[in-house]
Amino acid sequence: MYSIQEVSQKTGLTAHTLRFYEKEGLLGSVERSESGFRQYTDDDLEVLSGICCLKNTGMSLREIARFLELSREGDQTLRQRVELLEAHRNKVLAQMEQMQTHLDKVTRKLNYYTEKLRAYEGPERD
Amino acid sequence: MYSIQEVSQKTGLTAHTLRFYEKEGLLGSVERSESGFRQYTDDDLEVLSGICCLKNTGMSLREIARFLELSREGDQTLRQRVELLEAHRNKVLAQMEQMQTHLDKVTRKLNYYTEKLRAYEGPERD
DNA sequence: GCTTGACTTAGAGCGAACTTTAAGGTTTAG
DNA sequence: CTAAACCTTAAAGTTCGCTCTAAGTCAAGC
Repeated sequence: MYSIQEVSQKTGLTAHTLRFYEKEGLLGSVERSESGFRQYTDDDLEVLSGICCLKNTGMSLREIARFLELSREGDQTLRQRVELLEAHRNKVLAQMEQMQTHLDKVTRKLNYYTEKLRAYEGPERD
Repeated sequence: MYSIQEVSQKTGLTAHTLRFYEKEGLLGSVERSESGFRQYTDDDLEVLSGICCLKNTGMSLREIARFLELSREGDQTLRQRVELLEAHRNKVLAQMEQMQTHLDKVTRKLNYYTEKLRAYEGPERD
């Protein structure tokens, strides 16, 4: 059982963010102490790690919430989850390809400017 | 000379967005007809294409505005612009590497689920 | 027992990048 | 001449993902 501060340190998310995620339905219900303090379990930590993993690849909190909702429904949603993950993965792959294309453009732009800079600064060396 | 609608079609940006970009200082000042309508030049289109290029690699509008401001100042800012673009390019490259790492995690997650799905659905085939 | 600091809530605020609205002027086809 | 389509502005609204505030409760050290 971990306090919100401990979980904050373990996950790198602020306590504010952890409460926010819970409010948004990403964590189901977190256990509470007698006095109402949140008590995170190792399972919660696992889920949080999954959240970060999906978030880091650009999945929206809404989609993550949907995915975790399905997880809580048990094994009969496995197929849906696999499909969701596959769709997400393909989206990310496509995005990365796009990104590469755009980056190539930036690189060409950069080369153009570098050349122009040489032409501009070069004469001073004479 | 192009109307805002024509430019919207050519760039894929809405007329609203084009006005918004101008207001945010991304386009300097666009020429106007007698009656006050915007008249975009081919130069403007070039600049817009550059904006999209930078935006597509995740540069913020603020940074793009800064870059274009430097462009308008002429050749003495070439070095600064090259440095800006290089910094941006490195940031994007780092991001893409990060993305790949995170995506690998998603892929492993997906494989795990696919396996679990096979185990869950498999028995039904017997 | 009291202070300090961590916890609780609901709700307001923020920055980015638009997007929409309101209220009006212009152009053009019939 | 008028209606429809397109233009203008300033400013308010939206979505996302937090982030912060206020006002109060609880726990631990001295």
